[in-house]
Amino acid sequence: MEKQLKRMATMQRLQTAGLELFYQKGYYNTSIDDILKELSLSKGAFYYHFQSKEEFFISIVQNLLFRKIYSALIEPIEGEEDPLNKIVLCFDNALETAEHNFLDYGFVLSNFITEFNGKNPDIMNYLQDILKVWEVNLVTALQKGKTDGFVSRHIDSEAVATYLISSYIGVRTLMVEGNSKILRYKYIQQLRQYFKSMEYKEPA
Amino acid sequence: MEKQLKRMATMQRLQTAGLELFYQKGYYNTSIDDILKELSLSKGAFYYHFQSKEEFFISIVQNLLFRKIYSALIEPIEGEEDPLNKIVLCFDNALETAEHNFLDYGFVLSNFITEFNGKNPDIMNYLQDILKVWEVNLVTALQKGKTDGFVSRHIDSEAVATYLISSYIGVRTLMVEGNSKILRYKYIQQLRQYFKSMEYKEPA
DNA sequence: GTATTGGCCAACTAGTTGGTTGGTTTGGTG
DNA sequence: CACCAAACCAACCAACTAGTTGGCCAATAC
Repeated sequence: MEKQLKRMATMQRLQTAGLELFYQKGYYNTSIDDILKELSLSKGAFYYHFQSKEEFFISIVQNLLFRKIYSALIEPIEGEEDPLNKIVLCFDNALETAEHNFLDYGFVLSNFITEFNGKNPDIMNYLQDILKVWEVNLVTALQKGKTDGFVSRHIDSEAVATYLISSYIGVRTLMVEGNSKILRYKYIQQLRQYFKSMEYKEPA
Repeated sequence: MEKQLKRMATMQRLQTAGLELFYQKGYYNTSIDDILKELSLSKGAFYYHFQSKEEFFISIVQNLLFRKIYSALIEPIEGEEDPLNKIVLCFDNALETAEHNFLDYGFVLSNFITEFNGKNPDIMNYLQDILKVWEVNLVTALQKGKTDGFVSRHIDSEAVATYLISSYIGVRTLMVEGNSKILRYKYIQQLRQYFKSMEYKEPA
């Protein structure tokens, strides 16, 4: 019993430290030794729990990253009425997290997509699956908004979802500079402006 | 005389091949040997012309990348009337380039920003300078559009510029998947939608 | 109490990296 | 022709990389 617990604990410590370093320094630029140094563990420990660096990373993506993105960017919108306002709030929250230099997992995802693009198709698939779930959820929320009378019926939900994810990923890329507070303000302001044209208007 | 030419030629060959590989595989994941192999040159040749890998990269950013971005994304908008339409056309052109798998330098820039963020502040400055020039140019174009009667006076030009760059960088990040044609279509469609609200309207 | 085994360590291998160095070729000059 | 320096090459170095191996210790099983 105690062994089981220890196993889980070590694996999770490795994954947590791994995600942090992979995000900060990039996957290829982070050595397994870097992660092990952080936790005062040895190579043997690592290769006892994981088959390879790649398999280790994939386990992080599926266990840690996916869950975090789901709870931060997908779940808060799911099933809610008035999706447009909800999306603005949700994005604003996520950007505030980023502003305080905590891990914003939406950005972590786009970072990894950039890094692995054209280099590791296997890992790319896992990353893109998360994007897909995010996109599908946005589309569903927008469509539900139409039937609930919050969103104008003439909009192309898929195109809007794509545009939303694009702008979010983009602004997070820009926020690395430091003046992230003003960037967030500008972004949310323009997001509202963009949404104005697609709010449902009471027919005359 | 001929030596001068040869020097320039070799340096430029190195820079061109370097940019290509750094973009494809990332800076840290591309060795100098990779570049030299491509050109059948030796390490001695490289270190004769450049002091270090880093100085080499900075020379690429300033000589190649900046010029390319300027001519593709900045110059076409500069001084033109009707900036909103011009921006849509310009972005569409750049995305079409990307769609055919040629180098889209706007994306190359955001790739590098992602890679060097938090790792090399020196290089980050050079990259962010290019972003600044892009942003300032967009703001200027939008302001000119106001005085020329093409753009509504109530918009926040800086916020719009930020939002434009964000969405462009973001959609390019998403376009790595492969279905870039439909992404580009969706993106341009939503860009037009976004711009609709800020076109100048003849006062009643 | 003893055998087993899960969890881990220290030391290793084979390969790669950025950068150096001593020497060779080549074009230009007096 | 002799000479020089620019342009380049080949071999090397120290540091680092992912992954392997043999062994050790503590918790569990019998």
